[in-house]
Amino acid sequence: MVRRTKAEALQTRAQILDAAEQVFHRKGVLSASLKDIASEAGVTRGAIYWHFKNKHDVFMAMVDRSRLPFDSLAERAEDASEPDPLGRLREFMVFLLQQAVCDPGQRRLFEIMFQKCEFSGENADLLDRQREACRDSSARLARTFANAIARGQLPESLDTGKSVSWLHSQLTGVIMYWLLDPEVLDLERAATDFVDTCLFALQHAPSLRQRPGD
Amino acid sequence: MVRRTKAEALQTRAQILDAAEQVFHRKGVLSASLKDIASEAGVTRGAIYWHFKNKHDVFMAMVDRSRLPFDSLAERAEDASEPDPLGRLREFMVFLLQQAVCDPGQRRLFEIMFQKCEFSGENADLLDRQREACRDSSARLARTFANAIARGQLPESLDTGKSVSWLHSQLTGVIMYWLLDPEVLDLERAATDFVDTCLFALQHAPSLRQRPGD
DNA sequence: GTATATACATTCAGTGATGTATGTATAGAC
DNA sequence: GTCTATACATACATCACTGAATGTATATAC
Repeated sequence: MVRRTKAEALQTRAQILDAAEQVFHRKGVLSASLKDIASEAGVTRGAIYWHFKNKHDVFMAMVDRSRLPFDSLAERAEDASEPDPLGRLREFMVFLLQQAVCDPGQRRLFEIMFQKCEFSGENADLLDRQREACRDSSARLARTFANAIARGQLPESLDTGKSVSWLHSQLTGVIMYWLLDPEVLDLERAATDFVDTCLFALQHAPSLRQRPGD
Repeated sequence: MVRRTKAEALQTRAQILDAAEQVFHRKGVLSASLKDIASEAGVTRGAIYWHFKNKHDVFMAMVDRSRLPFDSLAERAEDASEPDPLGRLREFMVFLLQQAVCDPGQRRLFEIMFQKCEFSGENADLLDRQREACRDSSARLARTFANAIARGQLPESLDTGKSVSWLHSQLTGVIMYWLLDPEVLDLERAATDFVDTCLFALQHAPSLRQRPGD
């Protein structure tokens, strides 16, 4: 019972990635063995070595597969013709937080990246990629801010760089904090208030304005 | 050349923990072997097994050793007789952030916990301990807020629980964000502005007030 | 001054994981 | 209808790490 059809092979590959996600989440990326993943997927290690080079390759494929569906929303916020960029940004941030709560796959991914992964050795380049992704979205945020300023939704004197860093750290912080102790924070309900607090600070906090010394 | 004096033995133990910190930081907690740590410390694995049960024990000892010097500052902020609790809180937060930048040991510790550690298997209880520590400091924050409200430094209608979660997630977020990409954010300079933005939101953001529905 | 516990170093067997090599049955090309 | 590349399963050699066992020289208790 070997030599499946092409479609079946693709499904096997997907099964392996699904299994990897589960096992990585349960045991941690480094502690998980290919044997664990194989038995979770209902195949042997041979199948994994056929589709992937090694565990790191599996891990990378698993991460890449989950290219977030956030892009469309984020893109609308940085569109210069959008009349309400701040509203789109708000939508996007709320969606991101609630997705972390409601989508188990998304949550698992966050937990793997934040709690079940050592960024060392081969995995170190993952940190580089995260850094890049972070800079990309920072650039987007900056464009969105520029639009919002042009539309009068944010003050002209806003220190964009500082604000981008600030807002970005907010989001990662909330997610991390909630992942550590989901009991103490009903993130799904609190999401809008969190986001509104961020936006309020952007609009009104003098410490996010440009300083003469800068 | 064995059987050192008691004092020398204690120093050997400290050397091992120092070495562990370096190696954990360089290779990750799980990827580091006791052989690595031993050679970094200039001893053999035998010495490590004399002082510790296993690698996990070494790791725990290393974490425990760095019981932060933040307590005194935090305690003053939650002292009811302190006339300026918000000022003390501000001091504390700025100190925490600048410590992360300026104290290499502190930074290494943060990087190990955030980027070089898998919280799975034996290390899972470390997550529990972090959760507890987090709840402890949340309780402190809540008391500090109560003092600040009593002194008129924060609005009476402040939703304390929500605010504690919010402020806490800020701090972890900023540190994480900075650790990921220290180039884009001069945290030492930006620390006060970040903290001031947080405090501004606490004082003025309507989304952190109690809502009729709650 | 002797005995014993201490503070390590050295050695060894066992374990689990990895990567590769090989086996094999079938899908699909011709 | 044959042939070959495919999609795995199985078997094997290797290796690093662990933990424990043992060796040993010296502080220190007495």
